[in-house]
Amino acid sequence: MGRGKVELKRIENSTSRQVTFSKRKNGLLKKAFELSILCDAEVALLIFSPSGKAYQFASHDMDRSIARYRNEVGLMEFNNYQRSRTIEENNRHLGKQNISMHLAGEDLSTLGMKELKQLERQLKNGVERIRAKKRRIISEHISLLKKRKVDVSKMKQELTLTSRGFRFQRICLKGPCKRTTPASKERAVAAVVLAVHMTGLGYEKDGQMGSKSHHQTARMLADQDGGDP
Amino acid sequence: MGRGKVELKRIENSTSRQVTFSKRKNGLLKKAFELSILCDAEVALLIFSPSGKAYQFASHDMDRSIARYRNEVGLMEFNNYQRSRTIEENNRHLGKQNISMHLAGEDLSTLGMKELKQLERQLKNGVERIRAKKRRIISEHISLLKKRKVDVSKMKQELTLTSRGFRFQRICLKGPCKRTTPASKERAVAAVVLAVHMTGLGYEKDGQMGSKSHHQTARMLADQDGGDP
DNA sequence: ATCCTCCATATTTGGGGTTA
DNA sequence: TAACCCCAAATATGGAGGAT
Repeated sequence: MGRGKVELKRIENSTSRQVTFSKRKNGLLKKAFELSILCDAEVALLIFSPSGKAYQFASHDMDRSIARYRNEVGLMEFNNYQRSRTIEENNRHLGKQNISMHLAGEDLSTLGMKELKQLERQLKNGVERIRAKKRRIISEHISLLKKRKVDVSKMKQELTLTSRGFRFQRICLKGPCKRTTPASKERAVAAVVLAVHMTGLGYEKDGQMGSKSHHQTARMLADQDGGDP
Repeated sequence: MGRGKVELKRIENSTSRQVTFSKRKNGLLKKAFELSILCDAEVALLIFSPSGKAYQFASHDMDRSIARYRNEVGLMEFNNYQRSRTIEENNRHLGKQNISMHLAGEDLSTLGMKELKQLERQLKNGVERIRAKKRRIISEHISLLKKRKVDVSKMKQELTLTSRGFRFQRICLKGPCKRTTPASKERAVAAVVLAVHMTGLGYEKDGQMGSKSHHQTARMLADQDGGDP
C-alpha cells in the first residue's frame, strides 16, 4: 500500500513505525468491524501498541468471545501446542480523541433494525466504560484526599506537640489533586499464515472436521482452516 | 473493493456471504499478522464464523493477550456491577469514522473527567437518536402490518364467498371481477398463503423485501428498548 | 456446495508536507 | 508530537466462470 512496497519486517524508523501503527490499527479495527457486519460473524480483536496502550474491538462481547474461544479451543487442544513468543515493547503514547462532534446528528437513515440494535448496544457499552472510568477516577481522588487528610492530621499533631500552647485552626483541604510479494495473492496469504504457523506465533485450530479435502495441503497447513460449512 | 461498492450491511445471499467471509477472514488474519510484525505490536484476533467455526491469530500468546486485556481494560470494571463490554465502531455509521474508530479501540486511560463527561453525553445522545429511529421503524412496520391485515381480511371474505358458490362479487381488490377467472384463483391462493402467514402457521423465507413476520415484529418490539443484557 | 483463478475496481496506506 | 490532507502505488476483494 502506499508508495513503496513493504517488507514484512519490523519498521526500524521509530516515527514511521508509530505512524504506520496508527494507520494500520485503524484499518484493522475497521476490517474487523466490517467482517462482523457483512458476514454476520463474531469477531474479537485485541491490540497492544508497543508502548503498551490497549485497543480492542468486539462485535459482540469480549468476554463472551473469550469464553467461546476457551471452550472451542480447549476441546481440540489435545494434540496442538500453542506457544508464546516474546517481542518487546517500547515507549510512546498515543493520543487523544476527536471527541467532539459528529455523534450529534448523522445518518442513521439507512440503518436497519439490526444495525440500530447493535449500534445502540455499542454506545451503551461505551457509556458504561466511561462511567466505570469516572468511578475509578473519583475513587482514586477520594483515596488521595483521605491520604492527605491523614498526613495533615499527623502534621497537625506534630505541630501541636512541638508548639503546644498554640491553637491551630482547622486546616482546610483544597487545591489541586493530582511484506509480501505480488506473485499471487492467495499464495501470499497462505505463505504468511504458514509462516505464522511455522514460527509458532499462532497455532491452528484444525477445524473440527478432519475430513477436509486433502488436495490442498499447503492451504490446510497455512489457513487455520479452509472456510466454513 | 472488487467490482461493486459494498454496503456495510449483512450480505443477504448466503453463498456470497460465505465466500466473502472466507476472503475477508484471510485478509484480516493477514493484516493482523502484518501489524504485529511491522509495528512490533501484540495482536490477538478471534473470529467465529456464523456457522460456529473458530479461527484465531495471536502474535504472542492468546492467553497472555487475554490476561493483559483483563488487566488493563478490566481495571475499569473493578467496582462495576455490569459486565464488561466493548465499543466498536458502529459509530462509524453515525457519520464520522474518526471518533468511532477511536472510541472503538482506544482505552480511556488518558481522558480526564471533563472529557469523559462530554463523551458520555455524546454517547447518550447517540443512544437516544437510535432509539427514536427504532421507534419510528417499528411504528411504520406496525402500520404496514395493519394495512396488510385489512387487505387479507378482504381477500378472505372474497374467498369465503367464492367457495360457497356465491356469485363472485367484486369486493375490494382492484377493479371489478367477473367469475372465477384464472386470475382470481391465483389471487385466492395468494390470499390463503398470506393468511397462513399472518396467522403464524407458516414460516417466512429469507425475503428481504420488507415482508416481516409477526414474530419479527414481536422481537422488534421486545428489543425496542431493552437493548441488550 | 466449496474453492480457485482472473480481472477490474474499491480501499488501504506509505510518504511528504502542513497545521493544530 | 500528533493529527490531517493529498496522492499514487500496493492491496484487497466482489463477481463470474469453471473444476472438484
